[in-house]
Amino acid sequence: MTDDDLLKLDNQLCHRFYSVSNALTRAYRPLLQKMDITYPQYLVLLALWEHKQLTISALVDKCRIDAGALTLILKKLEQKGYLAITPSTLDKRVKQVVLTGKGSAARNDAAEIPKALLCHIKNLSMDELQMLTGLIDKLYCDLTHS
Amino acid sequence: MTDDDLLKLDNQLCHRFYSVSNALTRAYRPLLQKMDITYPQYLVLLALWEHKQLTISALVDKCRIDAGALTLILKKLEQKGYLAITPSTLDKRVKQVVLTGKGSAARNDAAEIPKALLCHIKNLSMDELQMLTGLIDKLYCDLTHS
DNA sequence: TATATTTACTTTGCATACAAAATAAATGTA
DNA sequence: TACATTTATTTTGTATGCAAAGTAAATATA
Repeated sequence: MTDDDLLKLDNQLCHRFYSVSNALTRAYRPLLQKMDITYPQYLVLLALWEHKQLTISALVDKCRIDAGALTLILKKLEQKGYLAITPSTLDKRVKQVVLTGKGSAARNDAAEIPKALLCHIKNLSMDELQMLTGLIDKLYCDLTHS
Repeated sequence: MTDDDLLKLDNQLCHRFYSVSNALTRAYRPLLQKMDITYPQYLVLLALWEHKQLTISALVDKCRIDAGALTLILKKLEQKGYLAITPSTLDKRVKQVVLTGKGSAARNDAAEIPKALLCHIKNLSMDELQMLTGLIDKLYCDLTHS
């Protein structure tokens, strides 16, 4: 590719991720409306449905959400009654995040969400989706380990 | 996949895009610092380096930036001296966006940016990058045409 | 044990992303 | 031509994403 081509908008890998990431978040919005949560808030619930109890720094690692942003996101989810945040007794710096009854129960409603989203994706075969997944993971490694 | 698997964080395609999109934006930040611009501001400049003059709605289409956000982004770029915004004479609703001398000249500095970013990506061959590009484009079509 | 350093988390300030409402100009229609 | 509708852009309010500074508690070191 020439210098000229390298600067074309259509050749920017990042622009593709930017567009699709935003489009995906928009696609999730109506699905999450019933639960009255946003997409990052959904990520937190996904992590907690898998692990029951996590510290804030564990949530940062798993959800890849900025720690500063996460503070607010957790406050929202607490206000909405999905989870509780309690200081650890052993180490008072650490806070434990646990689901409430409402938070655990929401998992049943959420079961439909991934299926509904897959309905949007008709152009890609399962093989292609897997390939896509693998390639993105490789890229993520490159971006974070250098 | 079982219902259980579908709700695992690691199986969320959207989380992958979320993570990589944010990681890419972070990777661009130091490269854009010399020009004192953000990643969305860079997208606008890329579009203008290709087309010299665009209306705001054309920029919305090409950059896939929300119109409301774009208003602010353009104001920043205007304040920094990269472009000028002028109402059309034919249709007073429409505004034309054009590069200033500084804006056009910045293209030379920018030529290094795509190369620097490609240096981060060592795990992916050119073939894999092309495959990734194609798959993402398919996905984007699915998400926007339904 | 007093001090320095590290760790976990929060706060702050700035820049989007986005839906929805608002504004103004152009266009369509009766 | 008066009125309704459409179009282009801006404004508003809420929710992040992120770097950097701040806070408090635990740990390391002299």
